[in-house]
Amino acid sequence: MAANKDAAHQKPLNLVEIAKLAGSSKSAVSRVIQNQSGVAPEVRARIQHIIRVHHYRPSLFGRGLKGSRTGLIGVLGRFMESGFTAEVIRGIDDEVKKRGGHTLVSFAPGIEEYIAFWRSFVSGGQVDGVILIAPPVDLFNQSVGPSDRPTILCAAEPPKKATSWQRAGAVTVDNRSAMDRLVHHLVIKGYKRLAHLAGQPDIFDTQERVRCFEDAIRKHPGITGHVLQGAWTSELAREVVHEHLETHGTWPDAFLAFNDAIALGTLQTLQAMKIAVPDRIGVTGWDDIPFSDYAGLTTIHLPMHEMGIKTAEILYRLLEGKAGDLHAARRAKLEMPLKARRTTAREHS
Amino acid sequence: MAANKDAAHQKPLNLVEIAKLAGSSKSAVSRVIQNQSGVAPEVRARIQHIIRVHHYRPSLFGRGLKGSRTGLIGVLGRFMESGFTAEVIRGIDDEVKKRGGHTLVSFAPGIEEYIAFWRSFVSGGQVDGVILIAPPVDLFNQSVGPSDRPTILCAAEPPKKATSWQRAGAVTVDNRSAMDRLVHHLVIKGYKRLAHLAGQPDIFDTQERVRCFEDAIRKHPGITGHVLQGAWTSELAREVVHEHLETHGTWPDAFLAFNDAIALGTLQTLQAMKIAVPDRIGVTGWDDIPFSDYAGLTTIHLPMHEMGIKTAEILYRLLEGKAGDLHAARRAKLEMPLKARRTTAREHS
DNA sequence: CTGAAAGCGCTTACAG
DNA sequence: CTGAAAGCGCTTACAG
Repeated sequence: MAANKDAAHQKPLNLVEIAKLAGSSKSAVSRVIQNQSGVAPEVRARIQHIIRVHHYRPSLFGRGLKGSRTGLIGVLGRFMESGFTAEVIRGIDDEVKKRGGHTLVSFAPGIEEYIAFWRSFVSGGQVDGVILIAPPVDLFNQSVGPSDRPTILCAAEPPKKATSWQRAGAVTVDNRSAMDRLVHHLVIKGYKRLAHLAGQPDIFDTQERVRCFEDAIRKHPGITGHVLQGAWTSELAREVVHEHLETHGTWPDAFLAFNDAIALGTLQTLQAMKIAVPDRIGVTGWDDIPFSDYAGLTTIHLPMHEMGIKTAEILYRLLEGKAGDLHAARRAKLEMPLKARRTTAREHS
Repeated sequence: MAANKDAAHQKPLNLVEIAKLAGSSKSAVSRVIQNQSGVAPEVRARIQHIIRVHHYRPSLFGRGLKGSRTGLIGVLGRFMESGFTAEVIRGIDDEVKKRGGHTLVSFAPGIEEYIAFWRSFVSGGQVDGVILIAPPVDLFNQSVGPSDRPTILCAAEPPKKATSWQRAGAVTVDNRSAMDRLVHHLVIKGYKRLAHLAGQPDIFDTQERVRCFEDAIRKHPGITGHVLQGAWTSELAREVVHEHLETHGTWPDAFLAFNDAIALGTLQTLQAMKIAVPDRIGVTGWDDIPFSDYAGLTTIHLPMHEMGIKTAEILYRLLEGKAGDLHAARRAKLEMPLKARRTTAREHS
């Protein structure tokens, strides 16, 4: 009685104490925690009971020090601006929590810094695995070592030539089919001169969507396509679009933006220039952020939260050795539906 | 030569190896790392050089195990939806990185879960300190133990009666002056019957803004104020506002929303009901998310990124024992400017 | 100023 | 199935 101090503020128990309480040894407790065989059923039950009663959780540090699993998942992002990274992280954390782990996040906007962080994550022995959100493509010039912790890419796929990266996991979206859907929609609506506002240049999705855009244009005779670089943010888009319209005689009749933020910047410029949307010029985004619904922006729905979950799932699959050599087990590609709204809702012309 | 394998994939060095290379002892290296006195200048320089050359970084786990500083900062959020949490986290991480630490983030939407996570953070010995972003106010019914790791509140302030919480750090925003500014602006614009759409009920800012709103109304004779509950998300706002206007004979002539998302939902409803903004009804938000500029929404600018930085700064101040007993050293309150835009831009009526 | 030694809480061969 | 023992990489009294 007297010895039982305020329960909330006691120092947490450790392995030895649990073992003592269960009348067993450290080794047995350790085996039970890790769900390993080699413990008599009654002993196991007794230990599990004690663990539950005392809310015992093995120390991160004792574990980490032995070089085995630490329960820490490293997540590396570049920006928080678009909401993409934020939602993906929430998805990852949902899955990591389920497995009793912790999410270590960091942000590194610059390429050098990004790669340095990845290196230290992957070879530092602090995390079980690392998830890279929309990494700079230059990353693939680095090589992955055989003893490196597993890396999963979210929204990127390593190029074929990057051989050391082939064993990495990757969750991507089906840019090709979404782009086809989007271009087809615009064509149906009677738009004929499409301009694609490309995203940040060193991002996988940017590069892939440019390729898919050009391929899609080729499939539609009579439709022209044009890629505009340099408009990767809302602000830049305002400038680039303004300048383009000011200096070009022939206007595009639809702007197909890399993401919703860019599309919204474009809409602002068109509004300021009193150019009718969707009649004179149509506008599409990509992502389907909450405000796109409000703005009536036609866009492609990107399942960010689901991407996060999927990415973490694949990481755990690799950690548990369940992926084997199957390439398919380490890759996932998600579909993205089209959301047709006001900014392309013109009558066929 | 032959022994020098591919540098990128080597196992990282440890303390002993650094000591050997520097021709010194573990103890000396440890002291240098921690910037402690008791090392001869030349020895210190030699060690620092070796550390730099080999990019040595002390292991998180070795450190953590000794029960001293781990370099890990725990961050607990509830949702990512509004962009608030995301931006705050980025600010925190910026500051944590500066100090060579790592940010451990987790999300717990439910109250029980939130408190359980906080408890395990604060007494588990895994993190040096914890930052709680917009915690549920029920948290203050819990008591903070003297041996608990320091907790810093971001966007919350403990009530006076919660004595054990008085030593906690807190970064808040000046809701009172911002609310005064906002109400004054509306009054100047000729709005007379204000309705405040309150936020999620168990949040400090929600409760404080309701109080400030009511106080502000009292200062303006002839102006009436009314608090509408239940509209904490964009979707809910659409329903609540619609229902309110349908069932009430006397309409408010301005909706003052808890945040921009709520304000945008309100704008959608007004638009759908063909009610003229800002002439018939004015609308204001709070946060100044990027989209509000586009939407022409009058709002209060909340410095989210700065809040994150400030919160981490205070945490480090406590960790370094620099706060002493000064209450002021553990508290910060940030100002929020008014952004007057189209949704209240009516001529004086 | 210096360094040998103990110990933090685990995991993992190893011997019984 | 069981448990004693070594060791992971640090920090911190402690003695010199």
